[in-house]
Amino acid sequence: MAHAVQVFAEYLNSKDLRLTKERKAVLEEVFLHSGHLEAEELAQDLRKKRKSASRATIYRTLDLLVESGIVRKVDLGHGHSHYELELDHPHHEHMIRLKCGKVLEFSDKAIEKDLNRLCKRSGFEPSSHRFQIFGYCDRCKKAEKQGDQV
Amino acid sequence: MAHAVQVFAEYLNSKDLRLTKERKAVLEEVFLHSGHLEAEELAQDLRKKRKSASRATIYRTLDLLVESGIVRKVDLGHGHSHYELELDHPHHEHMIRLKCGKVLEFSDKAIEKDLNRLCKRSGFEPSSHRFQIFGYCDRCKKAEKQGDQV
DNA sequence: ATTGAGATTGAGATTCAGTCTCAATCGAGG
DNA sequence: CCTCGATTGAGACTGAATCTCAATCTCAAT
Repeated sequence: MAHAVQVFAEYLNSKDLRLTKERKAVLEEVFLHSGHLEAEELAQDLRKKRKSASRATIYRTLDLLVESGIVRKVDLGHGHSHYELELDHPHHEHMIRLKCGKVLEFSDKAIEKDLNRLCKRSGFEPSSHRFQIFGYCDRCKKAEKQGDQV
Repeated sequence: MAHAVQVFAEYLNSKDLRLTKERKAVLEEVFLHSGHLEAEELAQDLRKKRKSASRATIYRTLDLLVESGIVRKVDLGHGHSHYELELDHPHHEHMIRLKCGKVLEFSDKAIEKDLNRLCKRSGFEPSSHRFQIFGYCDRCKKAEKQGDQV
């Protein structure tokens, strides 16, 4: 966290921008959510703490956090963006549970290799990729059979 | 095409729905676009041919086409949906060129295997997945260097 | 302390894709 | 030709995200 604040401060500085209390509050809030969070969630939680920032500021700050490499914008197939920490949290893929909504992270050397092989073969220079698997975990499967909610 | 019309007619029939001229027009238009198309494009092209259908009808029909297995809804990272033919067009992944916008399709046995292995290992039952690689093709890379448009 | 340039903010308007509503219309079967 | 459910389209609506712009803040130079 302290590290992230410093990284952010430096990034802002390099762009002649300021580390305002709103920006700091957004960064802190991102840290409190361990997993993947949505802008709207963040707004609500800030509001609860009377540290609210406007929607515009939240989106603007999230963009800055992405640019500075602290936060990653991810698509979990919900039609809007989620954000997750990027610092000390290397690239990975997502398994998305369709019933309970939980998201599992994974990464796999074999897949990375396949990817590079494929790109080389077709003369394509990859700059980023995403791999998402949608499905059901054991518990969800059971619940599914019983028609339960999880 | 003839095949698709029949598949669609049968699907509609099974649901006590009708193959109206609007629905037929949408299906035909999907066939004319060989690649990936957006709802808005489709609307425009229909309008040009004086075969227009309202936005509501277009979206409703695309949903029906997806349900009947004729069309697949795909996410190419543009923040809105694209559609592609599914009939006689097996599952594949997408390489998306960030400069010229073209989309390359590929599929790979090794990746499928990795996926199954990973899912098995974590007790996850996959129902669908998507794998997207964003990057630059050879031509785009060159143009990039020269600061040209492609 | 004062000032001014530029950064920052927030309220609200706007955009954009997609969905919903509902009254008018269509069409197949009796 | 009537009826009833399916269908359509205009336009209202939604939700995420962006934009606008006037008011405010901050820092550095006076």
